[in-house]
Amino acid sequence: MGRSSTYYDKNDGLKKGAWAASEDQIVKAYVKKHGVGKWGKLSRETGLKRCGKSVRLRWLNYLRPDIIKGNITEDEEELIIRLHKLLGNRWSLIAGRIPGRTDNEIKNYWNSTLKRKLQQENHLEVSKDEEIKEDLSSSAVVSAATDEDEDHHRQHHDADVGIGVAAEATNYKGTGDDEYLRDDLWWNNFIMDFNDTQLDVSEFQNGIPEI
DNA sequence: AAGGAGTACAACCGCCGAGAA
DNA sequence: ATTCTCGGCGGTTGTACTCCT
Repeated sequence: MGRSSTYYDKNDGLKKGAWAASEDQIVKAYVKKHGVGKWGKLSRETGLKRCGKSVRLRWLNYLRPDIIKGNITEDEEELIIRLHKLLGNRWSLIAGRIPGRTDNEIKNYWNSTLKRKLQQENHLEVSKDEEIKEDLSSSAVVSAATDEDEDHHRQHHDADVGIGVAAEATNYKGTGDDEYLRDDLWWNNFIMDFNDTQLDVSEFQNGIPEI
């Protein structure tokens, strides 16, 4: 999968494309000895023809020992959806709350699977609404929409509000988002912001795995 | 069986902020 | 104070694989 052909960049002579098993071994061995970080140094000292950024990405998304390889479970999927509602496209933050999953993996899963899935669900719900409206307008009996319908529409509106609040939250510019997110105060503020939304954030907060 | 369309995912790119020189 | 380097992040691309006709 992914990029398979390996090639060398004309400008900097660095290798690009798919990683070879031997390259993975070099990175693993270096990290084992020196720890993570200093990716540029790793490249220079090992003679690996990869830029530091590329090495870092390879480690974080593939070589890290704590990575869970395999399909996203239903529980994880639900958590991703909820976290995305709260945090928006802050994949690293979302990944930080789903042990063993990487930001890249979650981002890919969202873009390739969940996005479409949610769009289809929304489309189905919109179609349902339209059917109901047509029934009502074509019917001789004048009646108000059911409570369920009202709740349904309200939920859609509240979901939009929720996304807005999340977007505001994502604008936070502090000294290290992760630290701030670990802070109970942050969550308390967040919960207050969310009091008017359909999300039960207190339940959500309890369900957040430890980082 | 063939090939076109859709899907999954590894990897690259550009931008930004922090810290060092 | 300014410039440079590096790490981190989100968006995007490219390609192997799978499904469908």
